[in-house]
Amino acid sequence: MYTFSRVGNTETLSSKIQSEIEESILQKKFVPGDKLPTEKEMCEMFGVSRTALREALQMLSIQGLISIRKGSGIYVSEYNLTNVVKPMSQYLQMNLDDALILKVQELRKMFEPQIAWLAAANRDEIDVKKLEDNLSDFMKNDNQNADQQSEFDQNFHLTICEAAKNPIIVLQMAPILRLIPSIRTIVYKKVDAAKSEAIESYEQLLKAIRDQDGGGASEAMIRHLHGTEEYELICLNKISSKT
Amino acid sequence: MYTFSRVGNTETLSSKIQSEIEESILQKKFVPGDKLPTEKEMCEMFGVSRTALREALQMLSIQGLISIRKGSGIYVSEYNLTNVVKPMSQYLQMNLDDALILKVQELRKMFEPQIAWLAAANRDEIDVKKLEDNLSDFMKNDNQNADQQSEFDQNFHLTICEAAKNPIIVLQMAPILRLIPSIRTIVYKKVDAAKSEAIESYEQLLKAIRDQDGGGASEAMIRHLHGTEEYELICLNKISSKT
DNA sequence: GACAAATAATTTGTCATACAAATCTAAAAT
DNA sequence: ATTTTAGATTTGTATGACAAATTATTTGTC
Repeated sequence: MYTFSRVGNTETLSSKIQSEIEESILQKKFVPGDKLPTEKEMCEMFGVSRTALREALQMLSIQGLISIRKGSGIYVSEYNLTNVVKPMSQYLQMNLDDALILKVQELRKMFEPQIAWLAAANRDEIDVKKLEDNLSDFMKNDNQNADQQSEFDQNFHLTICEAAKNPIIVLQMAPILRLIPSIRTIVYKKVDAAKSEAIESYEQLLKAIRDQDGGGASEAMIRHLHGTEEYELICLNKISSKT
Repeated sequence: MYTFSRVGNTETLSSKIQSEIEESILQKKFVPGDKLPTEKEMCEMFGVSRTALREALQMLSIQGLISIRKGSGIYVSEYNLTNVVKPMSQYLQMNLDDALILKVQELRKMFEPQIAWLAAANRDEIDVKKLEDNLSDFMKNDNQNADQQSEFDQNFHLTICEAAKNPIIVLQMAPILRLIPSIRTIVYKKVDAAKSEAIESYEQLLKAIRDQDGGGASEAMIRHLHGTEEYELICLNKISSKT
């Protein structure tokens, strides 16, 4: 027997309001900086109570589409990149296990050499300066402090992404690179880090990017990532059959 | 003169509650499927009104962390991948202009050949079947219908990403590939699509993936992306000086 | 005792009202 | 013209009420 599908009544009022305002913003009926009508006005427009409207507004606010200023009003936000990166970042962090670590490594081996190449081509003086500073900080740093090491690691790679001058690459790689501290905690916990080797490959990488030597940068990145991978494999006991 | 920085009072009650619950979920104090305490209980626990609490809950709900069922209760959600992809997708869509289109193309040229390679190595029978179906649908299809063409385009590339068997790649590329229809609308509006050429390179790509020929797949992808790029460049008038 | 139906209790969704706190506006004072 | 001050506006939170959906309990029947 044919049954009619239920008419959308599970959707709450507030979520309907949320969708409507979201669409208005996406269709650029309001642009960043614009002030939306006051809560009272919008309540009248939508014909709902303040409760329902406010719940919708809070949703939009955590989405990063609007910012609500007490006593002032409701404004369309400049879309903050945090809101783009955070959900992906959160997802990866929540699902991080041995299998995902290997997938991260696979992805980095595929993409980062190309990114390094592009960085070598497009880097400006500021990028080079940042990389140099990062590296010298790292070398001065105490060997023992694993947290600082992985933070440096993360920053160095992120700076290379920025140097490539393709904003999408930064957005894509930021959530991946943010995993580095967690991965190191899981992986290198017992191994006392191959810092000297790391420094060597970082120096080669920096040199190639400074010299705008794309091939060199790519190769240095490949070497570096292969170096770190060895440790990961050992620690994750994935080559037990191979030794 | 030294001034003290303002103590965090701009943060609203509801957003503080949101953070706290979010953290609980991220730290796996509650796992997907778990039922949270009722609103009334949580109000007492946090010592706040239902108003404030509900606003926090709505935020968590649009984040995809919880789902609220009327009459039943509040449950921790299985983290839906839509919530990961959507913000990035939205961001790119909102900021899509000529410059970003070129960045998208740059990124695809860098990454997709490698993805195709990996797909050739890891594809299973289902992937091959999907690609074949996609392609045959495309060939049967009416030349005029640009929307269907770009939808096919998007699906074909997404299926290749899936065939690579690295879930992060899908998450990264989905927002990019979703732009294809918009890009085509902008770019190919007047050009009546190089469908025959496209079909040719798609067939090569499919063959290489079917044969698990990584190098072939990579090369076919490079040819394909270079093919489409020519049109883009012409349409975006970026090679005026070069001709 | 087992099962079905009816009833009651619980829980979320929405509304209305009230007041506090921050901000903005405009009048008043200098 | 500038600053100060007082008032109006706007968002933040609390409370109480009732509707609507679900769940739990009781009741009735066999």
